[in-house]
Amino acid sequence: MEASMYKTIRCGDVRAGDIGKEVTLAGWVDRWRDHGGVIFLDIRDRWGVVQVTANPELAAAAHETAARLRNEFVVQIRGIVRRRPAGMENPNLATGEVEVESREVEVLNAALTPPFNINEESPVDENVRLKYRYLDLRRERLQKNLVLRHKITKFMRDYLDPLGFIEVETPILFKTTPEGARDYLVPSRVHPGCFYALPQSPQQLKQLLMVAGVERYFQIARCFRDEDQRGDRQPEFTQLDLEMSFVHRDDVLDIIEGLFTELIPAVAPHKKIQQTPFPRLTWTDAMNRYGIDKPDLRFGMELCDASGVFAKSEFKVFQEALKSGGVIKCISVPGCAAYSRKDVDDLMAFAREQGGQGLATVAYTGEGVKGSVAKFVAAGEAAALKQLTGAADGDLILLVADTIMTANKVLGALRLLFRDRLNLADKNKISLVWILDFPMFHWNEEEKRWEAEHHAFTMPKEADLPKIDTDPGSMLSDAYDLVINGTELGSGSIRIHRADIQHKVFERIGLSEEEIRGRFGHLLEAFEYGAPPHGGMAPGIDRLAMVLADEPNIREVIAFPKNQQALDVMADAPSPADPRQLKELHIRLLDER
RNA sequence: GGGGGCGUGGUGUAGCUGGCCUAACACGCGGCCCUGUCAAGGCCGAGAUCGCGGGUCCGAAUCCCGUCGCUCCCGCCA
Repeated sequence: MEASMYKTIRCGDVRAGDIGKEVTLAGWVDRWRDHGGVIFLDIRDRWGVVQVTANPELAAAAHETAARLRNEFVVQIRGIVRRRPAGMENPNLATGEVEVESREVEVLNAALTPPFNINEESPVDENVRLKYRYLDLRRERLQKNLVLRHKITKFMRDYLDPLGFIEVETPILFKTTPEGARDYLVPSRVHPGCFYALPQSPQQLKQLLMVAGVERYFQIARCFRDEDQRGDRQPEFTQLDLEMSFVHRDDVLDIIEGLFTELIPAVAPHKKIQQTPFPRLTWTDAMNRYGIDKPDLRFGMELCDASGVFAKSEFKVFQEALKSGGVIKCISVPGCAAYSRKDVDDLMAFAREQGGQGLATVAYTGEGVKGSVAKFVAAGEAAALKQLTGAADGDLILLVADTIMTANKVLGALRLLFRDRLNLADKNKISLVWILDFPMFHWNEEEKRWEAEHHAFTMPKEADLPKIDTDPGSMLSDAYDLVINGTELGSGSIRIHRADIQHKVFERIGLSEEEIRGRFGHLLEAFEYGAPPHGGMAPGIDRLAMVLADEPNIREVIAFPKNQQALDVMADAPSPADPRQLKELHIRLLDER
C-alpha cells in the first residue's frame, strides 16, 4: 500500500475493500477499449493491472482525455473504486471484482508506438528486444525474472547473516591473473603502460580476508571473463562468493547445501529438489557413469563399460581400441531400435563433432539384433550386452570404442541429446549433486605443462602432496562442484593456506620465481603472517536464476545483458574512444579494424 | 578459429520444386462507427521490392557465389 506523491494505491492492489474510496492511480496504459460512449482503460504498474472507466456523462473532461490515450502512455487517474456490475467481473484479474470510475485523467507522458507489444508475451527478435531493453524489461516475463533475482539475493543475505557471515565489497579494479580466462584490462592514466584487470572472481581477495580474520565472508560479486559467449555465459556475471576459515570440505558443503535446500522452495515453490541431502559423486564416478563432470541426474541412461563383453570381438574397430588401451562404452536409448539409417548417420555425425571416430549401434528389435555392427556381434555378445545395459526389446545401444576420455565425452553428449529429444528430464525437478575429489592437475598438451584443474589456490589432498614432483597427474584435490540439472552451478575448494605449499603448486604449473613474486607476492607474504585454514565456494546466481525461471538463456535473467558478440546493442558498447582519452591513457591504436 | 540454423511491412509468420507476388495472413498502427468491454467488436486505410552485393535467366523473395548481422554448438571458459 505504498503511497507516493503520484499515487494513493498501486494499480494491482485495488480490491473490493476499497469500494467507495477515492483513489489516485499512476501507471502505464496496458490496453484501452473505446466503446463510443464509455472508454475502458487497463492501467498497469509493477503490481498489476486495474480497469478504469471513463464515462462522458460523469466526467466529460476525463473522457475526452481518455479518448486520446494510447498504449504505454503514462497517466495519473483520480477516481472512485466501484464494484463492477453483476456479471461483469473478470476472474482472470486480481483486481477483477472492481474498477475505478475516473473523475480526472492526466497524461504524465505520451509514448511512441512501441516496436513490440508490451502487454503480451509474443516472441520478438532478440536483437530488437535488446535494443529496446527498457521496453522488454517492462514486460511480464522479465519483470518476473528481475523479481526472482531480487528474491534469490535477498534470501542469500538473510540466510547467511545469522550464520555469522558478513558481506564485504572487494575492488573491481584489481590485478591480472595468470592462467584462467582472458582478463578485461583497464588502462591506468596515472601509470603509463600499466593496467588494472577486472576480477575474474574475488578469489585472492577473499582469501586475504580470511588472513584478515574475517572468518566468514560473502559477497554478491560481479565477475568478468573475456571469453566467447554461450547460452549460459556472459562477459560479466554474478556469483555468491563465499569463504570460511577453520573449515573442512564438509563444513562448506553443509552451509551451501542448507542454503539451497531452503532457498529453492522459498523462491520457486513449483520446483522440487529431487534428493536431499544432495547426492555426492566423485569426479571419477561422474565421468565413468555420465561421461561428464556435471551430470544431469534427473534421468538414468548411465554409461556402461562393455569392454569385457567385446574382449574377444571380431570387429576390427573394437579390437584396435582395446589393444591400444581404450575402452568400449555404451548407452542404451529406450525405444529407438527402429531408427533409420539416416537417423543413425546423424548420430554418427554428432559423435564426430564431439571428437569421436564414429559410433556403432546394436538394436534389439522384435526380429532379433540389428544395427551397424550386428553382423560382427556374436549371439553371446548380444545377450551379454543386453544384460549389462539392462536394455529391453525396442532399445538402441550406442557404442563408442575409443580412449576412455573420448568415449565418455561422446556418450555423455549423446545422453544429453536424448534427454532433450526424448524429454527424459522433468522440468520441475531440481537435481542438485556434489562432484568431489577432482584431479589437482591436468596436462596441457599444447603448452606442454601441467595446469591446475580447478585453480592454483586449491589444496591438494594431503596424502597426495608427496606426488607433486613425481606424479602430479594422479593427485586429487579438495575441490568440489555443485551441479544443478546438468549445469555447473558453482565450484569451490579448500584452499592452500601455507606459503610453502602454494609456492610449490605455482612452480608445478610452470611459473617462474619472478612470475610468482610479481603476481602473487602479496598472497604468499600474507600467508606468512598467520593464515588460517580456509575454503569456500562461489555459486553462480545467473545460472541459478536461469534454471529456476525455466529460461533457456542467461540473458533472460540479466537486466542489461550483452549479446553473443559481447556487444550492448542498446547503448552500443563497446565503442571507439575519443583520441583525447586515448592520449591521456598513453594508448596508441594499431592500424587494424 | 571451426561447424549448424536463421535474416520477407513496426512485430510474428507464409510464400522459397523461379513466372498467377502488382508479396499473403495475424498482431500492431491510423480513421470512422459503437455506453460494459476486458486478446472487445464492425467497416475502411496506410505500411515491406523480400539483410546487402554480384551472378544465372526472357523473368528471382524463390537458384548460384560472396558478404554482413543474429543465434546455437565445438574450441575457449583456472
